[in-house]
Amino acid sequence: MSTTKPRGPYAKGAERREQIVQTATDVFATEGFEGTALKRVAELVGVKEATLFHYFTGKQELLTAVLAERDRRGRELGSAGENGLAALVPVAERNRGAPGLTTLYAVASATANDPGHASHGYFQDRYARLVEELAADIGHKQQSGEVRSDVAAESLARLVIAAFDGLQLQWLYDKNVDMAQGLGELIGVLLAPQAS
Amino acid sequence: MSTTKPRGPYAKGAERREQIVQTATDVFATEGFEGTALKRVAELVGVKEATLFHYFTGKQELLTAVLAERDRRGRELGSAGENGLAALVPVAERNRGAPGLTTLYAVASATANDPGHASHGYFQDRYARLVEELAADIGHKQQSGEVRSDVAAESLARLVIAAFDGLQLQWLYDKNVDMAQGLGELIGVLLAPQAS
DNA sequence: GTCTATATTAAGATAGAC
DNA sequence: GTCTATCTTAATATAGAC
Repeated sequence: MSTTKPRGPYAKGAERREQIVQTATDVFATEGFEGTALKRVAELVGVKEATLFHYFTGKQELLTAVLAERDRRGRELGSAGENGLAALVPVAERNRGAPGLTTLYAVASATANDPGHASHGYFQDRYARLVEELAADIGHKQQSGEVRSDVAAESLARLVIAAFDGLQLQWLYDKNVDMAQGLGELIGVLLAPQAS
Repeated sequence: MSTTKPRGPYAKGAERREQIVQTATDVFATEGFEGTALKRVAELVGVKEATLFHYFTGKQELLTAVLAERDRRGRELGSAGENGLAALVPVAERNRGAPGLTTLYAVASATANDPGHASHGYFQDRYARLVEELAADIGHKQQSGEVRSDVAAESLARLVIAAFDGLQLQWLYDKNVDMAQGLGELIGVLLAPQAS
């Protein structure tokens, strides 16, 4: 039997993959996900449709890659290893500048509830990880007395993440809603040192 | 020119309309909205498909009617004219018992963001009304000293509604999440009398 | 009881998924 | 290209106002 040596993606392939994700991000954000045919993405990249299927099993998986990439960039906004609270407001501000992508995320996070949806696992993991990370950050601040400790860190984390998603939804319906300010107010009140 | 005298719906028609909404609610909740053909709803009601189109312009409008009816019932849970805070936790508890309907709502609230979606106006009005009502309730409690007044009533209202929607989404991905408890904690902290 | 708006359906056009 | 779901049109039956 012949031994197969997996070499991983060539540099060119990795680049092409990124290019596809970037193009798909733009076109999904401007023309919608359902409304966009993969053929359109392929044209803009300058490859045949079949090439897309080489990198992604299907349209849904490409969507997952687009969402994951957006997520990854969001993490970079939390400057220097800040995985917790400090990253939230910058991400909200970025999202304000990208309503199309934000809609894409909001729709996907709701529809991927169906266990049969290709992004179901992605969102399940994402929320679990977000809660875990934020709860850890909050837990440290509770021990140092920066944050009230009469409510469990995980509960506080879930509430902050929930408010983030919910404010985003309200903003999508009314662009006068100030997500960053709302989050700031929540953090100021909810995560203040204990009162009594 | 002949004057037409509209009589409004007959008793039979009003009843049938309700029956259709109720049946659609059940089948959309169990089999999904996209996954359900109107023919299926018609069969369960015991009428022909064309009858549904007599009452609703299209499938999307039927969905809007389903969502509005769910909303109307939610208001009844706020016992005796309570339009504000007191209704939130009971509604969360009701939703826990109806994951299908809750998914339907979550998906619709995100997808109806598109101004071309039939339910767009419905959700836009709904959020505006919810914020207004809750802010009024909170405003009264601020004046009586029951609630901190260093944050605007409308901001607090938006945050509570946002947390409601966001916790619901997290619960859809992880049924261990306790929406009612989370909301209770939020209300306890966010809407406590002012500290200093 | 008559009359007309409302309720219902039959038959088919159109559009989108596979 | 076939099939299925959405929606139209047009025609009939019924409810209820007068």
